[in-house]
Amino acid sequence: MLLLTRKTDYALLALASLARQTPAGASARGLAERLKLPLPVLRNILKQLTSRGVLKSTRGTRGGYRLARSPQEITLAQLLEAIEGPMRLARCCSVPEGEEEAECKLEESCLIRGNMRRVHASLMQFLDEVTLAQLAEEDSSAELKPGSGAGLSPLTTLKDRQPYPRLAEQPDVRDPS
Amino acid sequence: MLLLTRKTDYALLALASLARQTPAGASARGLAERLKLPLPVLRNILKQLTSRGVLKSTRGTRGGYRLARSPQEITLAQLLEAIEGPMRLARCCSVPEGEEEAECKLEESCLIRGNMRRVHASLMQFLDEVTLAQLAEEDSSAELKPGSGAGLSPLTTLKDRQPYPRLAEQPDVRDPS
DNA sequence: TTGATATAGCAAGGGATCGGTACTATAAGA
DNA sequence: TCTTATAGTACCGATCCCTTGCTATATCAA
Repeated sequence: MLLLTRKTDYALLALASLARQTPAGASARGLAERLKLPLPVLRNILKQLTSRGVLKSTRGTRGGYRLARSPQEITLAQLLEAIEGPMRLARCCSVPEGEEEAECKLEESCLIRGNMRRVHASLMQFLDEVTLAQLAEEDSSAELKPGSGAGLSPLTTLKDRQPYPRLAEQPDVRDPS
Repeated sequence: MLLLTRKTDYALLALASLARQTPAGASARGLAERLKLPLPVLRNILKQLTSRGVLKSTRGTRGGYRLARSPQEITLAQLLEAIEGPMRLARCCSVPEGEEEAECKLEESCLIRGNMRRVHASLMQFLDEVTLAQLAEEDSSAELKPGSGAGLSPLTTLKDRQPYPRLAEQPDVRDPS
């Protein structure tokens, strides 16, 4: 199974490129050429990201796109939601109120809904801790040689991050007072 | 975006049901009736899970399916791979050697491949720490009231789990000597 | 031996979604 | 006024998901 669509791939690439040259911007054409992405597709993606508030655009001769916030303030969770829509693990994990869980007919008979939601929440928290700045970081590590066994050396800025919360420590608003 | 397909939903439900009655098994028909799932679909899923080694089957009058291992030994990562195939975040995250990354044409020009793989590895580790036993646990927590703000109370057995490793502490074989 | 039960394996079709393209309108600057 | 560049919308083709159906095989019981 492939989690990210091609659209998301392109978007993340474009965003990483923009993040590296913050606060300067770039035009759709410029990005497409630099990243070797098909221009028409990239255009649609940039437009969408703009309408979702991730990018800001300027029209005209010297126009282009730039990040709406700093790369440190943009998380992977936000980006995925902006590109692919509200994210959920299963049908019963819908966050939006209102409809809540109209999609799953099992409801009361579902054995795993509660636990599913915990996994979902934990996953979202994970994605919310990865920032665009981290994704855009220069990759100083060596190439991944297939068969070398090693690989995936740590990202420097990631060293400062807190460990992920356990599933047991879910986001509970303990103190709403 | 919806991460799990309906097929996976059904599979997890069936597996949770089987986990609760381990080591006894159940027939496809029995499961379908109890879980209110469409029988033909469930049949295909159970067959697939059997061929991938997650379930064991017995034919004949008193036959049926049962878990091939104990629920504690089956992880969410294993299940997702069994149902949806090898999992990867993006096209450049393919684990299988051989082809490696033939799918992504950007390769050398890709800005985020290295970091993408780190996120992928971290995600896989997360999924590998959730067991079927946890998913199948009785849900003792209260219903999630929309608007209550709180929710997602901890699962008991999850309390014992180790915190997730940081991205910075990736599985690196630091000492290949 | 026969019949009922239940899984195994294949094959196929309808429908939804994704990936990509095209066209027109609008805005900014030279 | 001309050029550059984004905004918005609509459309088509390909792919994949979901579901169903059929036949073969294995086991148990009468």
